[in-house]
Order: sequence, then C-alpha cells, then structure tokens
Amino acid sequence: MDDNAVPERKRGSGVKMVYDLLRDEILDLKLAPGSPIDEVQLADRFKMSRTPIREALVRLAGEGLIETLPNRSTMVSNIDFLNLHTFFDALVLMYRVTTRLAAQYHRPEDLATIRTYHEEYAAAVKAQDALAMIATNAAFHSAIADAGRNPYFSSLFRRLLDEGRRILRLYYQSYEDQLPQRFVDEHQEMIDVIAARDVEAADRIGREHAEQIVAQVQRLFTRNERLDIQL
Amino acid sequence: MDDNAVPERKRGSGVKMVYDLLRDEILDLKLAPGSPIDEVQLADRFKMSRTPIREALVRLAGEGLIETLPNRSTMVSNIDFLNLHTFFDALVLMYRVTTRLAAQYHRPEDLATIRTYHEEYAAAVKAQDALAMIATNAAFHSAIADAGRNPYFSSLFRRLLDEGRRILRLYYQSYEDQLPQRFVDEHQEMIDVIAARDVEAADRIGREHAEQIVAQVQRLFTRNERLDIQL
DNA sequence: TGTATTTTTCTTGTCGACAAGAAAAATTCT
DNA sequence: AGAATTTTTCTTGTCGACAAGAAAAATACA
Repeated sequence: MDDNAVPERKRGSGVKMVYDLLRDEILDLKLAPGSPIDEVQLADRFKMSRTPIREALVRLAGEGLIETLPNRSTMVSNIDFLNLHTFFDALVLMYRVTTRLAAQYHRPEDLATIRTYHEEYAAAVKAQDALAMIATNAAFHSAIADAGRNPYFSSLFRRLLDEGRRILRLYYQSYEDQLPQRFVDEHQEMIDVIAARDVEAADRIGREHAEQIVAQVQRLFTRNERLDIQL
Repeated sequence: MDDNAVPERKRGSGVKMVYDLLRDEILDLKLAPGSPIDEVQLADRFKMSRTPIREALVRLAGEGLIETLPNRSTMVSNIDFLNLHTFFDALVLMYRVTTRLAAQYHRPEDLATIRTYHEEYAAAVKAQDALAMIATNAAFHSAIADAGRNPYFSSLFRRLLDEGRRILRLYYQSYEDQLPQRFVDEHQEMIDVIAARDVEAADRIGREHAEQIVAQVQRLFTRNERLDIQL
C-alpha cells in the first residue's frame, strides 16, 4: 500500500488545507512578516494546481494576513508597529465586551469548552511550549467570545486575537520563551466570574486582563526603542 | 470604431467590477436574500471566464454576503431576524466608539469628506430617493469611522453598516419609501460635536442616534409579528 | 399508483496552458 | 564606464476543458 505524503485528497478539501496551514505558519511567525508568497511554489509543495492555492490566498488577504500588489508579488502582512495603539484600543474593548456577554449568555456546554482550552493552556505553560501557549490562549478567549453569542463581536475579536498571536510571539521570543504562571490564574478567575454570571465583574476582569497584557507588550516595545537609540 | 458594452477591460479589473456590482445588488436587495448565484450565468453576463467570477464570490463569502454550500449551490445570505439583537448591540457600540474616536482624532480633511456625504444624504432625502439615501447614510458613517483612524473598528462598523443597508431597505419599503428629515438634522448635530472635539457629547449623540434607529426598526418588526399573529 | 433505483443533467472544483505586465538581465549608446 | 534602452525571464491573471459530486429526471419494480 502506498504511503505518500498527499496521494489523494477529497474534492474541495485542498483550499482549506492550504488556508489553515498558511494561516498557522503566518501567526506562529514561521513565515516572517514581509516574506514573499509564491503561488507556483505552493502549488508544487501541496501537489495541486494554482487555482485552489489562489483561492486560499484570496481568503487570507480578506482577513488581512497577506497583502497582494496587483500584477506583482504577494507577501505576508507586516505588523503595523506605529499604530499598535489602535490595536490595543480595539483589543481591550473586545476583551471587555466578550467577557461581559459570556457572563450573560453562556450555556453549560460553553463552560465545558472554555475549561478544556484553559487546561490546554495551563499544560502548555507548564511545558514551556510558547507556540502552543499562544495558540491556546487565543482559542480560550475565542471560546469565551463564542459563549457571548454575538458573531459580530466574535469575528472582530478573533481577528484581533490572530494579530495578537504574532505580537505575543515576538514578545515571548524576546524573553527566551519564559512563560509566566500569572495568566493561568487570571484565566481561572475569568472563568469563575463568567460561571457566576457576574456581568460587572466580568467586564472588570476582562478589562484588567487586557490592560495587563497591553502594558507588558508596550513595555517591551518602549524598551526596544531605547535600545535602538543607544545603538 | 467599436462601441460594445464590455469589449476590453484591463487585466485585474474584472474581479473588482463583479465584486462591486454584486455587492451593491445584494445590499440594495436587488438580489433577494436566498437567491441562487450561478457562476456560469455571471460569466456569461460579464463576458469573462469563471475564474475571476469565483474570486469575487470568495471575497463576498468572506464578508458574509453570500453563502456557499460545498459542491452545491451558492446563494445570497439570509438576514438573521431571530438574532437581530446581536446586530443592534454591535451597531450601537460601534456608533458610539467611532463617533467618539472621530471627535478625538479627526483632521480637517476628514470633516470635508464627512460634510460631502452629509450633503449627498440630505439631497437624497429631499429627492425621496430611498436607495441613494441608504447608501449615502452608510458612506457618511463610514467616513466618520475613518476619521477615528482605527481600522479594526472601521472594518467591523462597515460590515454592520452593510448589513444595515439591507435592513433599512426593508424598513423604508414598508413605509412606501417615505423618508424623514429628522436624521439629516441628527447628522448635522453629529458633525458639530465632532468638529468641536467634544468627545463625551460625541459618544452621547452617537448612542442616541443609533438607539433611535434601532428602536424604529424594532417597532417595524414587532408590528409585523403582531400582524402575523392576527392572520 | 407509489416507491426505489438507475440514468442523465447540471453545477462546482481542479487542472494545464497561455497572455499580460513587471522585474531582472543584457545590450547599446554616449 | 555609466546611463538609457531593449530583451529576456518570471509571476500573475485569465481562459477553456475536464472530472467529481449532487440534484433532477427517467426507468424499473412492488
């Protein structure tokens, strides 16, 4: 029996496969911001024609993960460090809103999902696996947003969490991937207030958690600015 | 010299043309929610191959304007009347946030753009042109969001305004397209507080304006519910 | 006559090929 | 040799064709 890498795949599954894989590679910074994306190279790699590759790229472009210059190259989107504050503004507000709505509208099964991701997150921290930690952190908050049952907020929040994955990756890389226990406890606290349906507390915790992270990341970038000046 | 409808078009422009046109037809309810979308028919209509048509469709699907069943038909997205409240929640919050940010961060040239759309809006109301009024209303608020200079909020708000175009279309259709002067004055008030950089007032006006509209639309749908029961 | 099964038709997903535009390389001219 | 121009190469955008899957139609069967 043949055991090739991708001998046959179902009709219509190719696009999703390419999309998912490229997305993860971008968000884990395996593909650096600014890296060129070559259609034929991808077609080679995935053993399929350019058509499904292109479709996946159009989707990624729609989410702002890649940028395409007409008739010219397409590349992984850069991180807009100059306007990080707009990112942080949106992030904090969405942390608040989604945690608040989750406290209001969650159902029992939502809590189960949230707790599962929480455990995965805790495990990743324990194992000092930065990539897994960052990814499950996003999944954890995304699950909270889903429990709030507002698809408009969920989709924006998910987009922000995606962008956050790249930024957090940079952040932890600069600390040699030392992962703190602190956020595990904060997440637990967040679950508790959601389960208790304490809306105001959820809002407060959501805000504090968000501002916590924002402050940390900002500290990193101001530090880097100073280093740049010293050089 | 030949004067055909679409004899030649620039390379790369086809996708945008199809995308823009389909988008407008969907948002103006010229294509009813649930209508089937046929690729070959569109290819015929625009005198191009299915490839660029498909790309436009992928983009529209990414924005939730159409839905595609794998290996089966693709159709214009339905309006989710059962969960309208999630739409209204997001809309009110984004009205507040974008108006507030515009008061903070707008530049002189932003005000000029906003005023231009305001005048177009007023003209459409005067002419009792419902479609133009609805479209320029969205453009007006979108311009305010742009003045706030937060692309994350802008993009969510734009999506909400799009969905709002379809809902407003239904709303005004049910009133035989009688357009009120009221919102013209409210828009003027909104411009004034933004120009004055009065952040708190902007927040308040944004919220009032949004809740105004939401209440009106909700009245329509509760009225319809009652009618349904009476039948 | 109503239901199950096969056949046909139709739509979508994928492919390989070609053309257009841009970048890179080679050539010409000063 | 250095700059401008032409040629080549490379990547993307578009096309027509084919294959796979699903719906519709036609047929067989109870």
